[in-house]
Amino acid sequence: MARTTPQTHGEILAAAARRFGVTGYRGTSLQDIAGEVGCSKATVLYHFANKEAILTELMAPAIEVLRSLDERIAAEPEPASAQRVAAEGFVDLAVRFRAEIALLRGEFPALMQQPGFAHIQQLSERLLDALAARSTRASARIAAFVLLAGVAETCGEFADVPDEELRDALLALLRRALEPAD
Amino acid sequence: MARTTPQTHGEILAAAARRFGVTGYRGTSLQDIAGEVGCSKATVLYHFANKEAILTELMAPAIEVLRSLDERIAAEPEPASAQRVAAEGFVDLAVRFRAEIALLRGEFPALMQQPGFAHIQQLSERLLDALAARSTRASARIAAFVLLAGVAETCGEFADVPDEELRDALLALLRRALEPAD
DNA sequence: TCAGGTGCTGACCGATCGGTCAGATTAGTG
DNA sequence: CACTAATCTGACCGATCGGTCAGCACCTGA
Repeated sequence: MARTTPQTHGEILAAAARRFGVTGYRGTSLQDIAGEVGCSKATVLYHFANKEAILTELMAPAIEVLRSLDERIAAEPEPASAQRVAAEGFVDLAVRFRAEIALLRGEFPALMQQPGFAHIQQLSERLLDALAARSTRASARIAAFVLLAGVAETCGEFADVPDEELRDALLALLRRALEPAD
Repeated sequence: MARTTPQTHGEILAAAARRFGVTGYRGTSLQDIAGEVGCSKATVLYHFANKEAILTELMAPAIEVLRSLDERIAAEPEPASAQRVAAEGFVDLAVRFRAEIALLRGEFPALMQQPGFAHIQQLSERLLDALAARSTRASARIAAFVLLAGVAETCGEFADVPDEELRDALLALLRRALEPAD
């Protein structure tokens, strides 16, 4: 029905984002997405090579920002300054892409083990290292992990809180919660 | 093979815990569990009504402790003392049952929407409220959410850190990270 | 007018899921 | 021995999954 024109690609992407946000990646079937768009499942797979390709395209901008943050962190010589850059950069990223992060809905660990997402695992580990001020103390790494996982899990909730207020709250939390460099 | 005797029930439970811990609840099939035990899938379903029943029995002790913590929190008249009881109780619970919590592997949100786990959602919300020192300020609730989700996500990792060290690190983090009562 | 490309679809595929069921095997009891 | 009840299993079920494919309708340009 209705001449859809080639904007279908974008419609599928938007519909997938909506569905992933509600039922998660694994919990959303291609049929679900097709139903939301109003096309057939075959049409979805005409525009995207497979299901993972939809998620990849959806997450691409956020991943690119994460990658550039990783570079900025690596360029910092001092643990203390790297920690600051990591905290500010991560909170900024989490707030800016909170919709995208939310749609992972806790499936982050499972997705990381999948090929094509393996390099993100490395980025996360380096981010963790920077947040722990490159310390090997267990307490420092534990605190960094709690905050990393917690912020990622949180930013999707509180959809009613404006970006700036959310960013300020998260940044204030990280500042008082992270252990300072040795 | 091998006369298994009625200890099979416990073996299935242990195997399920191991598998859930690796691939998560949804990512583990009854066939996987049966394979780990060395019995047939039908045997698993002879000992348990269905897949959810395995998870329920596995989580029962942790849920019972959470329920009793909820009562202790509710009995505290002051927000400040309720916050302290909530923080200490939650960290203690997270560390004691870290294996059980780990096997949820971020599927917590999805599981909560399932009947039979709905009441845990309420317990979590009341715990969040106490950690936020019953404040309605967005920053307080955001901090409480980050720490709640973060600790839950964290305690499964760091399996090599002893209970006491993990508990001390988490408690110290919560003490400096939570906003004090108004 | 017609050939060819684009967008799209219904029908279908093999795999896997949770779950059922009739029946085989075993252990205990009289 | 016979009988019963508990334990266990292979075969099977319907549903759903991601993905494939031949072909239909439409548009465009030669």
